[in-house]
Amino acid sequence: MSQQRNGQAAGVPGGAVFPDLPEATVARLPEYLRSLHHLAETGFDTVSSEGLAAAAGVNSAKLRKDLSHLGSYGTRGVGYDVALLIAQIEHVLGLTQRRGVALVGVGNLGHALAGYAGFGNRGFRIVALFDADAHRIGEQINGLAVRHIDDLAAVVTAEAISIAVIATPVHAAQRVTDLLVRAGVSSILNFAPCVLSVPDGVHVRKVDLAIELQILSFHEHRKSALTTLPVHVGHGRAALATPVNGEAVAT
Amino acid sequence: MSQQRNGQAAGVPGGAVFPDLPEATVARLPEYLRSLHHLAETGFDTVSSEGLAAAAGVNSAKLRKDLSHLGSYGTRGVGYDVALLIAQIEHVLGLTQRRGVALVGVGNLGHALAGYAGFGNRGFRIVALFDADAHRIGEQINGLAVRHIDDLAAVVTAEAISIAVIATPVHAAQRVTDLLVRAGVSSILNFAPCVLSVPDGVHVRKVDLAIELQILSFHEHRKSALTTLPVHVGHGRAALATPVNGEAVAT
DNA sequence: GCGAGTTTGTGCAAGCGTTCACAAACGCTT
DNA sequence: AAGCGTTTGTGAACGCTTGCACAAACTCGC
Repeated sequence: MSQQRNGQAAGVPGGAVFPDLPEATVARLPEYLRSLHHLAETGFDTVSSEGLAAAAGVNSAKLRKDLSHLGSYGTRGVGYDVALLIAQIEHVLGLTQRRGVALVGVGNLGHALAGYAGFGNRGFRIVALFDADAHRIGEQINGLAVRHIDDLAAVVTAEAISIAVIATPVHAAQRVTDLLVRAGVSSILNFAPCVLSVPDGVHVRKVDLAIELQILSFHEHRKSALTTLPVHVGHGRAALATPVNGEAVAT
Repeated sequence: MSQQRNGQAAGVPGGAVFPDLPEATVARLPEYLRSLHHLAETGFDTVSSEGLAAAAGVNSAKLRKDLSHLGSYGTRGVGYDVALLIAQIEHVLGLTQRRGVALVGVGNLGHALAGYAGFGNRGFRIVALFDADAHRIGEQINGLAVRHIDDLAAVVTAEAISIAVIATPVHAAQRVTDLLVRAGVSSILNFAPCVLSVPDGVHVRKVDLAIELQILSFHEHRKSALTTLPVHVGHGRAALATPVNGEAVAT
């Protein structure tokens, strides 16, 4: 993984630059942001760490520690100002400018992603669609024309695109990645079920439906194996461990 | 998160039951499995930890530790038997039986997921599609008819479905979740951008495209901030006044 | 202005996860 | 059978993450 340690940028002036957030925190901020937007729409002006944590599905101590990394934007005895916190998180995540995203591969999945309207509200705008299939070139999706992948470099440079989504078949993914990287893209979201190799400094995140299902499958398998085998306790102290959950109303 | 500690099942007999794998390991096994399948197709009979680790994009020590949790299935001086390891991982993940999965919400994204053919090879089979929109009922996707969500409970019970995918709009997701849980589903993959509340014992995994992009955005933002501000030396003058150089990224 | 009640921010300890480094185990060659 | 090069499995150290628990800081009511 491209795990670059960045030692400096610690004692930045009063400005609003980067406290070098822990990766785990970064991964949760978007969830907080979504919950905050929801709270704002529901009419909340302030929210306590407890409330926001519940909305985001995390522990409140964890939430407070996460937010404390951004600086002190809460008021003791009151909570957090929703609008202020939204602005702060959006700033840290770099969402103040609506970033342009390129999407490569307008097949089954790519088509759905391109048509997904929910981006606008979340800080992104798909500004270019690419495909290799000549039959698809020119097709309009959501008011955007599909372009041939040969135009990728030119368009990416012209539009200063730094983030791309790969929704191609596996066999094309690495080639497309190389194209993107050479064109200056430095963050990639990969939906193709394969490992992409990229130079240092390029971030890749991966989404693989089958992997998610397999992880769930493990837990299912484990559950059923545990209920099949009885409890297998050597000594009597079964009391502490709450039995497998009485709820199982299932038939 | 449903973080249930399960203390027992530690000292299982020599059989082939559950060594209580670390969650991080479980999350990586599917990636190993995919890489192994690829190696098998490419003609490899055995593979070293170094080789498999490279294919899966992880550290080789981590890979060995992960695999060691499954038991000793490698041969020192040689490596791992590819076919044996595939069988072993599939067994641990519970993929030996092709699990049936229900998909709820056949909109833009759901349609794409339903049409995705790559499941068969990865241990799953979509066996039921549901939607609330009357116009969609009866539509055939990949030889499977869309059914009304009112039939959900009956079908899930009849087909003994334990895993479901939610691809509905946000406003329907929690309601669908409650239906699924009541029908006996205990693992859910959620594509709706919201937090689902479920009883203990039900596993939820979430995929949110916008969140992934926002995490990438953070890194982009951070990179550009770091290259814009040089090194923040004691002498302030040059530091803040950097020319607005569009993109100084090397190619 | 003061006390009571809340809620944040954080020091600290425990738990996980990762990585290094190396002994034990294996195949192959002689 | 013995030595050599290779590779696994794992003990141990380190760093990251989580969660508790509490002092500091705030509001509100009087």
